[in-house]
Amino acid sequence: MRVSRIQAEENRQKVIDVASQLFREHGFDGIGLKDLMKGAGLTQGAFYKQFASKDDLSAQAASRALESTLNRWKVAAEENPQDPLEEVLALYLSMEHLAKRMDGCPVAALGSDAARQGGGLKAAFEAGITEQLEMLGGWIGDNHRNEFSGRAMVILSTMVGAMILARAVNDTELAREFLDTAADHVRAVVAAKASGARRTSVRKQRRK
Amino acid sequence: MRVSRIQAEENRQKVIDVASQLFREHGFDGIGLKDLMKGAGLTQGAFYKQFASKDDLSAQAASRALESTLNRWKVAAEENPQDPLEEVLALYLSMEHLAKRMDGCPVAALGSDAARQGGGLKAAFEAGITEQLEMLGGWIGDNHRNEFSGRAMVILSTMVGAMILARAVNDTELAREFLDTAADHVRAVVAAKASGARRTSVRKQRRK
DNA sequence: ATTATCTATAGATCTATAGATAATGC
DNA sequence: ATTATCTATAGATCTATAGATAATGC
Repeated sequence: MRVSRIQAEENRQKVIDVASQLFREHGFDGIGLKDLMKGAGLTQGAFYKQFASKDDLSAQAASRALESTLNRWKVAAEENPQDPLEEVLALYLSMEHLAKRMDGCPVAALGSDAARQGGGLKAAFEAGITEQLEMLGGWIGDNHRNEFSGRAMVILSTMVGAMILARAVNDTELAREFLDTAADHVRAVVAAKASGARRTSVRKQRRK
Repeated sequence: MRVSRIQAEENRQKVIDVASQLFREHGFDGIGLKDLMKGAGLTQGAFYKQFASKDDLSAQAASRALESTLNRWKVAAEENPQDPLEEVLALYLSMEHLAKRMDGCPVAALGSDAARQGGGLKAAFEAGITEQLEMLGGWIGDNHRNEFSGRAMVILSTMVGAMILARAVNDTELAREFLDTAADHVRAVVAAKASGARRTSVRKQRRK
């Protein structure tokens, strides 16, 4: 029953990938180890050779989910180097993203849950979120060595909040309007840049 | 062991109140019926005479939490009728609100969870969220008979997103900056009103 | 007589561990 | 000899139900 080290590592990666999707779909408390391992084609007994605990997997899966989302942002940005933010707004604030929670942004899918988890998981979220801020800040020309862009923080807050609100209601039309008004607003915020609005910024913490 | 009808109704209300707090603290899947009933001074066996299922209680508790939050907004608004939004911004985008999830806004505490729940719970959220939109719209002078204010939607999205992001990270200073930049931004959005920004609005759905 | 709450329990599921198995890696 | 995975299980907990109890409400 033993497999090669290479296969074992592939299995481990598969578990993390599957967990990153199933946690986004069902929440950290909404799916058990048995089903997570089954999703990777393994049984529950193999779990503890690969991970220290469910919390350990949660943190690694969150990290993987954020990494995957940042990659999608990068790919979308490369499609339109003139206006990368517009690509990400169209991707993020869409009804497709609303419907596909499993492959979508983990901050929107698990943000409220993260507040209830331990420091390890929050560290994974923090790392992903600061990368999102740097990416957004770069696109709007707000990046500086020791500060996060205040506008990037506002843009991310608006995007995350709009998606969570849109998903929390039954009314599809209301949901769509949360997404559309958020996108229009972000465009307006960025367009207003040239008109010399007060720049806010935040000193970066614990940067490598 | 039987109690009077009045006492039974008081018990039922107490269970809803306690659940509205404990769900915000631990999530819908993070606390069981035994502990919920214990919080109200009862045993688990009494639950099904009062509620049809855990989902039933979840929806009622969410409704109660939203009602309670809207009441806090109203009380804060009355303290400063000249600028009610400023009172709510100070209340909502504060480190005190961040720390007291149990008594805070259920959209921030349970927004991501709501997406995974049934239509009954989402209906409770939708009703509370539309009331929040009407309140915000009224304060910024944007209320109309058949539309929600687009700016109210953006303001709510920004508030909710900022709080969820702030709670998802370990770094207290970063958290504070999410809240502060959001508050400053909302103030700027409202101040820009006079300067004739394009008004967006959304037709109200299924209004009574 | 009715019924709100209690204790007790069914049956499922949860996280985590133990020991067996069978293939790898030396 | 080591070890990745398997089956099996411990012990706790989950939602929901059943039947007993004791007070209310008629």
